[in-house]
Amino acid sequence: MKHSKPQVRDPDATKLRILAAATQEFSKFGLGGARVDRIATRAKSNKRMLYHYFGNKDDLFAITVENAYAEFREKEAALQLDSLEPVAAMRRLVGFIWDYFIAHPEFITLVNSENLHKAKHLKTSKRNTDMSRKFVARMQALLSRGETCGVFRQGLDPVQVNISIAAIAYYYLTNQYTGSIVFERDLMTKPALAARLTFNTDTTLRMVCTADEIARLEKSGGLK
Amino acid sequence: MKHSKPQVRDPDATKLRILAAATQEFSKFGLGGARVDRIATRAKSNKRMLYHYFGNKDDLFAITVENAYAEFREKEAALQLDSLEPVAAMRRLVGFIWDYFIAHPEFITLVNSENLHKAKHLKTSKRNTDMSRKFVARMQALLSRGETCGVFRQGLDPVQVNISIAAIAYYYLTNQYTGSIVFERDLMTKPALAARLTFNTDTTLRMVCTADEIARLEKSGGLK
DNA sequence: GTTATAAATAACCAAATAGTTATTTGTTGG
DNA sequence: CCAACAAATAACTATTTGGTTATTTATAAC
Repeated sequence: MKHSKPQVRDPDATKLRILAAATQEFSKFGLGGARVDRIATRAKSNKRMLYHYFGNKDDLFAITVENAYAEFREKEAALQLDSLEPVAAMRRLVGFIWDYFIAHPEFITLVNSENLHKAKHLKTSKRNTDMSRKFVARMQALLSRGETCGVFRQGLDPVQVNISIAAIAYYYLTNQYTGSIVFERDLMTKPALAARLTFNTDTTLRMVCTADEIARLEKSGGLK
Repeated sequence: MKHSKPQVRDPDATKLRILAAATQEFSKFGLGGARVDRIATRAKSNKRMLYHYFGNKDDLFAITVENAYAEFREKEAALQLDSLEPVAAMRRLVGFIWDYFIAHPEFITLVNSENLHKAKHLKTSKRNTDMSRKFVARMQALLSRGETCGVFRQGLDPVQVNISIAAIAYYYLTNQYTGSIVFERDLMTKPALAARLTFNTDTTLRMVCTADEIARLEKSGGLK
């Protein structure tokens, strides 16, 4: 007698389901807390397939992290910031990062886990190197444009700026639980999130703009 | 025949050794990756004592996190910021946070772990509530003082400011490994750390100061 | 159709893990 | 001095865990 559900064979789909399940599991429990059995079950597959396609737990984690970075960089590149004037581009970038982190909380926890392990999984990723260079070049170009037309300050380090923009979004969200306790305020209500985005956009502009540009923005209501 | 090393009995010292070992283990591997056996061994004690004094792994983690917060808040309170004029106090606060995070990397990773677990261990800590309220009040007082004497902008939200100051230090350090790969630059050399502190102090002052105060600071070399 | 290939499943295993039990040995109050 | 207590240790256990072996079964090329 045949089983009611004959097994369908689709290696690509299986691989994707395992990767998706791994992303959820690793982001929820970290590398150490994640369980290979749970990943296999959640993927509606089994351990043998997981090991067949991905090698072992560490390799699967490496691919998961690399994949998470790739999706983030890809969407950021699609913003077409070079078609906007510098201040508008900066606003858009800050808004994008904020929205992305909220829509993809797993990205943040995966990055945290990878750093707990001293980025040993990302170290060997050629794919990541390529993406990163383009990403840094984009910020470089944006700052240069702003400097040339006099709205951004001179001599800004794109690395410091990049890190700071990510930081004020990332920290708020990754530490939302301890934060909500320490400040005795729910940091994740809709109005709280909206207020934070406004604050972050303003902080970023105050960080990169010239005094003249800040004065102009304050006057026109472009800064709260 | 007696053993060469007769056991000495010192419950308080044993407790402290276990707590110190737990701090190291949890901060290095996270709650899920930490091993109770390693903690006991590193503490030069044994599992039975660990369970006797701390209950179980989760309870030990809770006490470890609470303790880490307590040490941080205690040192911050000792800064006596109210004896400095607002801008100097803000500089000192930014510098303190930076130095503390560098000297105590375990604090950052413990907070990350606690947030991965949605702060369930800190939730019930009365001790933490008390500390947090005083901590928020201190920032409140500092911002009020600066606002009164015209150097800080009006209507700043102490919670947003607090989070942002911590963020630009915390993110740089917690993501130092992925950061050093993405930016192809060692973010942890002495000059890199010094440059980041300068950048963070400046960013903080640009965030909280009035336009007039920023102009004054730029003129006098108080901002780079 | 037949056959080689690889996708899928389940049962298995040795090592590791959180938590306990049984026992020994200092310490202290009367 | 000694009894009661508590600190310390080691050996143990039930369960979980990452990883494997053995087997079945769908698929595609010929």
